[in-house]
Amino acid sequence: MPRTGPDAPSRPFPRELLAGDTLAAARALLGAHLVRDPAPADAIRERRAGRIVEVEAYIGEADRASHARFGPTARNRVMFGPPGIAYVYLVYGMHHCLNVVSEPATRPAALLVRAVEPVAGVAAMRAARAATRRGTGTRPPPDARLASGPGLVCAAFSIDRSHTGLDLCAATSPLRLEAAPAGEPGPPIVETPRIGIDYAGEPWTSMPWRFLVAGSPSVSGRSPRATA
DNA sequence: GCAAAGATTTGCT
DNA sequence: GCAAATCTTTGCC
Repeated sequence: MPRTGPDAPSRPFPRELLAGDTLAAARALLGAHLVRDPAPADAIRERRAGRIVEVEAYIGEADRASHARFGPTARNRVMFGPPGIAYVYLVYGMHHCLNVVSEPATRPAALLVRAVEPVAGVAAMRAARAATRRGTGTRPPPDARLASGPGLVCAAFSIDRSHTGLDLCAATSPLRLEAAPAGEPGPPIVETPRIGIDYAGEPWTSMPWRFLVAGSPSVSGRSPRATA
């Protein structure tokens, strides 16, 4: 069995890296892979995988930007549970967003997966994007832009609220996280304030809790600026 | 029971 | 640069 390449053995993402400090977990998640096995209902039956290049941290009930600010509710209850679990919600009535629950069950926290760089299953991603109501727009995006935003990640990977509660650290889950390929160095990381949370007010709007892989062509944004 | 807002994306001006 | 699309969740009466 080769140690690198498409047939390299994959390792589930270690749950212990999500069980502690969420900011450390955010940095650890960059470079890891999001993987979805093919399903019978897929238009194109192939495995989809992408390298996580952008995440945001939402930490504790005091964080006025976090869904946990309401306390436990029917929607956010998994945030108050164990780490490694998927929390998917619908935003603006049309886009789904994928979160990975972090920290022990005693503290509500999660990491929003904001962008991934496609690694495998690009055709299936395109088909999934095209199947959404708004499709892929008037022009097909380049491969690197197929999942370059939180709503786009879920569209490209066919993720919706039914995935909430799924264990992303289990090797048997159809949707899961896998550790970065063996030998791959940790990516250069840029930290910025979070996006789209002006409603939260200070100090939350200024907390540098958005983490990006520097220079990735797949980070969110209309015209991502190269961080040379 | 109803009103308001939202962890976004796209297209048009 | 701005507004529309679209519907669930939360907050208040």
